[in-house]
Amino acid sequence: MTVTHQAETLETARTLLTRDTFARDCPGRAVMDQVMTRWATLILAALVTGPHRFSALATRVEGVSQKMLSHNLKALVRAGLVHRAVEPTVPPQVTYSLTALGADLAGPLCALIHWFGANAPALQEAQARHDATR
Amino acid sequence: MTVTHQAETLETARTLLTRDTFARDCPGRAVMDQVMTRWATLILAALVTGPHRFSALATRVEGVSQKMLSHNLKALVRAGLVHRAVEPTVPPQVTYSLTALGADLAGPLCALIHWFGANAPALQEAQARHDATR
DNA sequence: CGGAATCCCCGTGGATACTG
DNA sequence: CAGTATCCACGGGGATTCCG
Repeated sequence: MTVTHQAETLETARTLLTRDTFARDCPGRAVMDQVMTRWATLILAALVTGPHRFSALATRVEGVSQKMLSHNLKALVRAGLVHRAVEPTVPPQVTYSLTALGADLAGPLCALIHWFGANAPALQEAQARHDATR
Repeated sequence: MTVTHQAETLETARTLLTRDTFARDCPGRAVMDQVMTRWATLILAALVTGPHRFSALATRVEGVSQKMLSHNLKALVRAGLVHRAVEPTVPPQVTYSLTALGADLAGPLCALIHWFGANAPALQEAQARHDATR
């Protein structure tokens, strides 16, 4: 990512931010609260590599309970970010995949997760330093 | 953002994602859970436009309580993303601003918020359509 | 002004067990 | 296999009050 481009993105975001994103009734806020939960982000990220079945997601996203997994998947399907395909066989076989909208969101989202992965050491060190200072 | 570039970002994220971001003990996970709360994201975004005082943030980020504001600010300061400057005057004057690390995070974060702002209509429509179908 | 402290409610989220 | 249902604990989050 070039510096120029990042500046552009930031500028665009800024003009948008100063507009209405902070308003209590901003339409984006409601959707963000539903989709930007800690599990939903990881689930979306997991689906970037391709369609997954329920149990595959359960083992891939470590630490998530079946309840939260199904709950978040329902929310994501409702938001139009994830597609649910049911194969009418026995035993039943359900496959989840990203919709076009979901794939579009995956870009910025993965960039963010990537940032946390890359800067985790710096964050931990800063946190440890702060705790020691206090 | 060019398509090529987005593909690159996605590829980088993918290789990283398949590595360890999904592990339960991934160091990034803990920090993400602290920083990626619904208020912390808005607070960080609000600070992109420059330093803000406590009350300024309280009015800017609509709907946040003083408790959650101070709580999230403490967490952000601890994570090394926000700097807290105290002016020893009466009445006291505290100013919050982004650190270098925080400003770096603001890039991907604003991109994400920007996405939600831009695609809010599509999300709402998809949601309404899904609710009508069921 | 900028919080810290207290009380309290309710939603999130986990563990477990059950169903189609 | 892919969920749903039930119970339960914890912490998020609001309102209020008090402090430096």
